[in-house]
Formats: sequence, C-alpha cells, structure tokens
Amino acid sequence: MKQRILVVDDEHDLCEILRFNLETAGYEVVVAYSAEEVQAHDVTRFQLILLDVMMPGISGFELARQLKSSERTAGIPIIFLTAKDTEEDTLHGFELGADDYVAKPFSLREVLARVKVVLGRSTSHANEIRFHNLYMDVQSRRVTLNGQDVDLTKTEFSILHLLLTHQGHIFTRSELIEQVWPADVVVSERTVDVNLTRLRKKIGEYASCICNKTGFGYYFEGV
Amino acid sequence: MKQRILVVDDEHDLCEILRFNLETAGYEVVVAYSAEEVQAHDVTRFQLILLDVMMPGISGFELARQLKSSERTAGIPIIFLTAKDTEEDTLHGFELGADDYVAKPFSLREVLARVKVVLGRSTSHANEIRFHNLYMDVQSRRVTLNGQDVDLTKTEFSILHLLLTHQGHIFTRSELIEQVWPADVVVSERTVDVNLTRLRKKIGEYASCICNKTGFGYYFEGV
DNA sequence: ACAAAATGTAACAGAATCGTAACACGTTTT
DNA sequence: AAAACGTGTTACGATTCTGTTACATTTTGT
Repeated sequence: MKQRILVVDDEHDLCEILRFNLETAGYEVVVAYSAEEVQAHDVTRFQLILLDVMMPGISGFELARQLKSSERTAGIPIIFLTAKDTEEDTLHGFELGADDYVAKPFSLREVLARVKVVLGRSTSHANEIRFHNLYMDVQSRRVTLNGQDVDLTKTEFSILHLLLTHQGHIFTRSELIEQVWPADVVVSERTVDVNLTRLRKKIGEYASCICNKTGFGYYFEGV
Repeated sequence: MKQRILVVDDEHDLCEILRFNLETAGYEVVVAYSAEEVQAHDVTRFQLILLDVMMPGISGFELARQLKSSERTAGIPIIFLTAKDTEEDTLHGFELGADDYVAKPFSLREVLARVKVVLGRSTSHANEIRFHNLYMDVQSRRVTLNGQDVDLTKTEFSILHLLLTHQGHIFTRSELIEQVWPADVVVSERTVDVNLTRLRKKIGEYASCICNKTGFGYYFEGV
C-alpha cells in the first residue's frame, strides 16, 4: 500500500512542487494550506507530515505541539520545513518531536532523501523497543519480560514507552502528565507517583531502572 | 579549546592517516581499535565519533546503538565509515542516529569536510552547558563529571547553572538568593555558604573553580 | 602580629518529597 | 446485576533535602 504524506504549507507553488515530486517517488500526497485546514483531515491516516513552521494563523510549531500531545497522533513523524535555521529554532523543533528538519531553500533531492529515511525507519524498527529482556511492541501494545507477557494498563504502557524512548531523561511530573495524559484531563501530580509505583511492580527486575531524583522527577536508568 | 574526536577502526594504518589529517586540521584525536576498546574511554569527552562499521567483535552498528540508547552519550554525533555503501546499510546507519556516512574508500578531503559540517552544527547546544569535563544538560536535568553522573539537588543544580552561565561574574549572597530561591521564601545569607560548600564537595576537581571574594560574593573561575 | 570580620564546614532538626497501601468511583467483563 | 478492572485521590510512614546554628579557619585592616 502506498505511504501517505501530508504536506502543510501556505505557499501553493511549493506545495505543488512537493506534491509532484513525492508522487513521482511513489507516495500518496495530500496538501493542506494551513494548520486550520489540517483539522479537517484525519491525521492518523498519514505516515508522515511535512510541516511548514511559518504560516499565518496557527504556526507549524503550535500544530506539532498539538499533534504530539495527543496519543493518537503523537507517533506520526514530522519533518519541519522552514526558512528559520537558527540553532534555537531547530532545537525547539526537535523538542517538539520533529523527526527531521529541512531549511528552506532546500533541494528536492534533500527532501526526498529525508522522507525516505524517516519513512524507512518508522515502518521497520520504531515499533519495537527493547531494553535487555524487556520488549515493547508499540503496534500491538504488548510488553514482554523475559518472554513472559506483562499486563500493563494503557497509562502504564504510555509511561513506560515514554521513559524507554528517552532513557536517562528526567521528566518532571508536569512533563509526564503533559505527555501521557490527554490534554483535557486534570490530574494531581501525586497521581504520577502512584502510576509509577504500579508500573514498577509489574516489570520485575527492571523496577529499579525506573528512578526518581528528588525535586526533579522520574527517569529510566539504562544499564 | 580543541574539539576532540574519537576514531574507532580496526585498521591501524587507516587510523594513523585519519589521526594525522585530523590533528593537522586542529582537532584532538584519540584512536580505539575496537568497540571493546571504546569502553575504556569516557565517551562523553568527545564531540564526534568516527566509527567503522565492520569490526571484529562488536560491530560499529551495535556500538552506535548502545551509545544512542544512553541519554548521556546519545547526543554525540557519529559518522560511520564503511565499505558497505548499499542503500540498506546507509538507512540502517541513519536509523541508529548517524549524523553522516562516508563510504570507503574515501578521500580525506571528503572526511574532513563532513567532520567540519557535523562539528560546526553541534557546537552550541543552548541547553547543554560545558566546562571542560563538567557537563550540564539543562533539558534532561543531568550533570556529569568526567562521564560520571553527579547527583546534585535542585538547589545545587540551580546554583551551578547560574554560576556556569555567568563565569567570572561575582554574585553577592543576596543576588544568589534572588536568582536561586523562589521569591516567596526567606533564607539567611549564610545558607548560601552552606549550599556552596555542598556543591563544591560534589564536583570534585572543579570545586576550586567556585571561588569566593571576601566581602563581595561567589563566582565561577573559568581557568 | 592582633583582633575583627568573613568564610568554611559538620551536625542537627524541621521541611519537603517520595513510596505505597487503602479506598472510591466509574467502566468493562462475566 | 455482580464481579473484575482501571485509575485518581488520600493518608501516612520513610527518605531525602535543606536552613540554621555553632565552631573552626581564613582573610582583612591596622
């Protein structure tokens, strides 16, 4: 089945150029001319989003933040297109979960190469996360520990996934809430603790890999 | 300060050629002849790793996977050196977080150009503060000293961050209190002293960089 | 060199943070 | 309809952090 790419940019000409070249390369392309227009689409149907940063109305960064904050769409790779190529903006983009970053003006070859890399990796290994004998299959939402199935709840799964994909990174409680819980629910910070405890109890010998640094937050300690 | 590059390749001759040319270009070079040998080094001290894919024992890909899976070393750029230049291997490399890819046989000019590009763009990460072998990652809230994690409390972290980002600037005790403590808490000025002492004890050889000027206050003395 | 002021540091106790069991309430399964 | 499950909240004991104090040491001014 063809892989589907959503191109979001307010410059019509550029969109058409991208559309033509991506279609030639065998992808199915849908174009939206603004962040607002994106909301008319079912974003989950796309395997990749090419997203312009500078757009009238809602900016690309803001849209990315929204997409990444929803569990349903957080896993969709995003490549930012931007004229801004300062270090700061690039970092901001990656912070928001960008999978790559292309500064305008760019060569089409460059864009195609990056699209290929991102799509290549999001279909192969991104769905399987491993830490020693702890496996997570993101696709089927299954976790195994030394070959034994581990029965995690949705919340626990989501937390473990976040921690494992960012080993060593210390997340504050608010960051965890922001990343794990839907944007519209309000939970107390202590709820995080309780869920971490529940998760620890289920992952046996790896419980001690989920660490807390007093005053900062929680992190997964690899090795 | 010179940028440090770790070259990992089992071919001694090639290593020496790379070493000579990189040193001529003004970099500091350390060579390891196997992935196993890399483990003897503190990898965090390097700003770039040139990594051969095909090595006896642990392969370059496997080593890269390990480095990228640890928050501490994930940020270090890697350029793969390889005789394999098939599409598949290149993709595999990028998947593992390679920052570039050079196929053997390569021209030295080519290697130098890519090293320059990678180091050029990875120099000033705004959220990573470095003083010799003392690193602060503001994003992930970690501090390492010669590759070892330093366990700072929130207050200590905050003080060190302030001092390191304003090296040489002398902060009076009230300035420190104002910057480090929340506006609504009241602490005695001597509290600052105690916290500075605690911080000093945790940063080993850099303790002496935190200086006091009698009657004025504290500052970080960069060499 | 001397006393006074400033700084370094160990020890302690109060405060803040954390781990976890128990409970409540809504949802799903049986 | 009852039981099982998921999950947020609360409470309390355990742990860690941190400000204060007291005394030791260094620096400063005369």
